[in-house]
Amino acid sequence: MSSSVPIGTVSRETGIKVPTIRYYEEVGLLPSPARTDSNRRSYDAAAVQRLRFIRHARELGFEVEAIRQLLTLSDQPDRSCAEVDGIARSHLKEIDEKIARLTALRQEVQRMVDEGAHGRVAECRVIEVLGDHTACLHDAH
Amino acid sequence: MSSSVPIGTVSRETGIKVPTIRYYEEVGLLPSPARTDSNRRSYDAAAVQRLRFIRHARELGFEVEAIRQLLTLSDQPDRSCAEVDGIARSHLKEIDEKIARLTALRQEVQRMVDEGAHGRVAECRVIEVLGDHTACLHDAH
DNA sequence: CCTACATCCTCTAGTGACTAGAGGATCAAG
DNA sequence: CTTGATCCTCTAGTCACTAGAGGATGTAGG
Repeated sequence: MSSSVPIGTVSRETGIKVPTIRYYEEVGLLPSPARTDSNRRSYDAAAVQRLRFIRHARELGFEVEAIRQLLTLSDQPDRSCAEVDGIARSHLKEIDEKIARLTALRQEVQRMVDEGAHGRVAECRVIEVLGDHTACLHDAH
Repeated sequence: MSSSVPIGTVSRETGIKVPTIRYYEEVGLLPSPARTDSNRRSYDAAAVQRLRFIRHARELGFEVEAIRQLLTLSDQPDRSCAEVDGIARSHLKEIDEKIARLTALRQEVQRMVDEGAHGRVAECRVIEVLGDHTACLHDAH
């Protein structure tokens, strides 16, 4: 079966560069994989999926520490409720804020595309839309 | 009027550290502000708003080059339609993908909070939800 | 079996985007 | 007119990668 692939294949499948995969192992985001007789890393499907998760989470602006916590949720689903709940809730808040800001930005960029199609971009308010509209998300609560 | 504040005040108002503000100036995200007689930077309201935009955009995972482009949209609203439209559209796509992934992640983390409240977190699928569900967003044109 | 070339290994160093600190000038309060 | 906060520039450190040197191992063709 192919549930034991070398690092290059994993790199191609996930879009994460080889040295970066080794880096994630070094900093503890990815468990050290099994090694072949000749000391080469060999990954299973779970590792590939974990890497894909890490990549998307990074692209969404979560920092490594936040990803570590989200992965902890996943690694220990039978963990004490309070702890998991706390971590999950705080990230839920972070995620909601990100979605709200992105939605605001999306709307404004969409407006520009629409107006641009009609011949002229009257005014651009991308700055305003993230600049203060969403600032209240921080203070509100 | 207060439309001329020093860097420390701007830092407090935006939550961006003083050296970072100077860094943004250095790399051209923020125009060099006016200086006082004693060579100190003095910022107007527009600069503060621009910095807030930069901060939020960074938190959302946009890299400096993307932010530079979005700021360009804002700086030159009467620019040639095609160019603005192209930049805007490509970012619209990027934004939509981010929103889709965040929404998927949000749903899963919410589920964990809900189940956690009921006493047990059966399984955690945060990895799966970003790991491949959204992978098709990449390929699906 | 042997060459050739890709892929792997470790290790060191470089990049992008900050962030902290040294050393010194300037301002505002008492 | 001193004291403490804030500013200046400049250099160096951090985080999260990313590239490259130098060498071992694997796979395919002759």
